[in-house]
Amino acid sequence: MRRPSIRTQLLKGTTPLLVLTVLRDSELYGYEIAQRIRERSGGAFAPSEGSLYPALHALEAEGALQADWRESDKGPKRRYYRITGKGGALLAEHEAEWASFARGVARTVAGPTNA
Amino acid sequence: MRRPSIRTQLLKGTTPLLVLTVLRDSELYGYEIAQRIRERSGGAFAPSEGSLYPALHALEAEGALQADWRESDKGPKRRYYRITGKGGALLAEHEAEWASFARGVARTVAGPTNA
DNA sequence: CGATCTACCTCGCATTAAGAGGTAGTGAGA
DNA sequence: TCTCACTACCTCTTAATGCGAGGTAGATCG
Repeated sequence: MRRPSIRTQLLKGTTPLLVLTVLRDSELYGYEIAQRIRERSGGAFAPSEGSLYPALHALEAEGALQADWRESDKGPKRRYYRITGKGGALLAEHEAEWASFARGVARTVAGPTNA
Repeated sequence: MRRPSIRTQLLKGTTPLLVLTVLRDSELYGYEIAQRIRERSGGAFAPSEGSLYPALHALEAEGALQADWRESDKGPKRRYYRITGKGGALLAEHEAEWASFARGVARTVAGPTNA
């Protein structure tokens, strides 16, 4: 009964941030989003399908993403996602939250009673 | 049906890091651990009892912490925790994981296709 | 014709933060 | 005295979510 990796727990809550981030630059389909995140994180993150697709659906339902199906000349159809105005605002919120959170951890871990 | 705060999700997995960190400097009892984390994080984190106590018990069961009961001259008895050798190693592991994780997020959020 | 890759999806499990609730001791104020 | 507030511990249930496993399907190549 191995403890789950620390990483898996840390990842909780970051998927929307990562997804919205890679979609800020261009529209992408699901499979491609996962690749982009893997590339841009330097291999640090590789979101599994079991977490990526539900997250995409949630963001779409929220109005943060818009999506449509397109044919591919080779392989199955793809669902392309693009970020909406609401999604941009949500991204900003996630970025701010992350920054404040990371600052808090850094401060706590840094040293004893540092003002 | 409000979404839970982003913060709450981000916090997942960081409790052991924060607890071990404040115990690195001195032994403390539970209530005090929460205060210490609140102080040192600059008010950014205020672990609830429902997450703190279970975390302490888990760390103790793992051998990362040792604990004993002591009387207080005023108020209820206190359970003092101190970090063990194993706990020190676990802390190092959590610090490394956190650093690599934060670096990954920073890199991903930073800019497009940065090698 | 089977294997492999792309590309989508869902279900169930495990982990964990938080809130609500419970037990007690101490001390201050109506 | 009685009540309230604060300390200090605990546990139970709920909600969120990453992940693995499983499933469907088209395309391509040996």
